[in-house]
Amino acid sequence: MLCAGWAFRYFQLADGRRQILKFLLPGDLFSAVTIFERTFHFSVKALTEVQVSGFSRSEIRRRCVADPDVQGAIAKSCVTDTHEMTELLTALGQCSAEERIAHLLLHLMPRIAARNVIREQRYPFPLRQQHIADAVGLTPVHVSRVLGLFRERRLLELSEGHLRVINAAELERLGSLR
Amino acid sequence: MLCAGWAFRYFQLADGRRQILKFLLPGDLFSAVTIFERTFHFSVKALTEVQVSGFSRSEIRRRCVADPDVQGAIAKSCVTDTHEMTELLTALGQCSAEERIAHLLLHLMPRIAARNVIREQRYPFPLRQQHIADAVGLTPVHVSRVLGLFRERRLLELSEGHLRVINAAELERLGSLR
DNA sequence: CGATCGGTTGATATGAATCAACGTGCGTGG
DNA sequence: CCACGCACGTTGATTCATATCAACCGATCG
Repeated sequence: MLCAGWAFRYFQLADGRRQILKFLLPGDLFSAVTIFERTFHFSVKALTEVQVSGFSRSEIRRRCVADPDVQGAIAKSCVTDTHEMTELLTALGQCSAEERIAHLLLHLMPRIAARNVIREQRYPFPLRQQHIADAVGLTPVHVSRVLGLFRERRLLELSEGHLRVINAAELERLGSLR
Repeated sequence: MLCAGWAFRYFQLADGRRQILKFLLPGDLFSAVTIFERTFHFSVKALTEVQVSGFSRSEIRRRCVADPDVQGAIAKSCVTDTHEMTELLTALGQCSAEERIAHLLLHLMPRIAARNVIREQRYPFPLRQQHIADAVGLTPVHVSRVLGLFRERRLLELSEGHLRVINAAELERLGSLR
C-alpha cells in the first residue's frame, strides 16, 4: 500500500516502451489481485517522495477471512481496478489524443480532491508530460501540443506541479466517455 | 458463465463506438468481479449460438465461503482477467496495428486450442473483421489490409470461420509484447 | 559555467482513417 | 427459380492525426 506521495504501476516492454497502468495515490493498493498470485506482473515507480507499507500475502489472506472489513477493502480495490482498466482500455482503443488526455485528467481530479484541499480548482499534479504520454499512448511532443491547445482554449493550465482547471464542463464533454 | 459458443464482453459509448474487452469462450465467466458489485458495467453479445448458465450473486457468495474450489475459481478468473486487460492495455497503448492484431491472435490461439482439437494449425475462428477492429482499436478497412499483408507474407490465412497459422514463430515475434 | 532535464515549436514523414467503388455469397421474397 | 438486398471483405485514392526529427529555451544543479 502506498501511504504517502505519488507513484505509478506500469508494464515494461523489452524495447523500452512502457504502458502506465495506474497512478497510485495515498491509500491505494499496488494491485489487489496480487494476493491470489505468486509473482508480480508489473513494476512500480515513485513519482515523488513516497511512504509505503508492505504486507505478506499470508498475513493478508489470514486477515481477509477473519475481518470482513479487510475483505471488503480488497474486493472494492479489485472492482475499482477493473473499472479503471476498462475505462482506460476504452479510451486507448476508441478515443483521439484530446479525448484521452481529457479523460486521464478527469479520472485523476476526483482522486486528487479526495486527498487534498482544492482551492480555486488548483490540483497538485506531479506528473511530467512523459508520464501522461506513457499512460495514454502518445509521444511527449504530442502531449505538449494538446496541452498547449487546451491552454489556448482556456480549458486548463498545467505547470509547475499544479493543474488548474478553468473550464471543467468542456473538459468533461471531451473526456467523459459517455 | 458461457457454457457453449462464442461471445464477447464490451463497453459501449454513446456515439456508437465500442471497445471489446474480452472474447468469451466456453467455461469463461462473463466477469468475476461482478460478484462484488450491484450492477453490470459492461455489455455482452453472442458471436455464435451460445448456451449460458446464470447464478445469483447471493448463491455464488454462499458457495464461495463454503467451497474453497469455487473460491479458487473466482480468484483465478479475477487474476487472469486482470492480466488479460493489462496486456491488451499495453498492446493498445504501445503497439502498431500489425503488432496488435498479431497479439490478439496469439492471445486467442491457446484459448481456442484448450477447447478444440487443432489439426494442422487450423483454429475455429468465428470473429468478423469488425470484431477484431473493435477489440484492437482499428477500422475494419485497416484490419483487412493488415490481414492481407499477413497472408501475403505467408504468416497465416483467415477465412470462412477458420484461422490457419502458417508461420507461428514470425507471428510470435510480432505480437508477443516481450 | 556548462550540462542536463523538461517543455515548446516548426518541418516533415508516416500510419491509419476515411471515402468510395466493387465483388461475392447468401437469404429472402416474389 | 430468379432478382434483389444485404453483410462482409477487398482495393484504390486521398486526407488526417500523430510520430519523428531537430532546434531552441529556461530552470536547475553540480
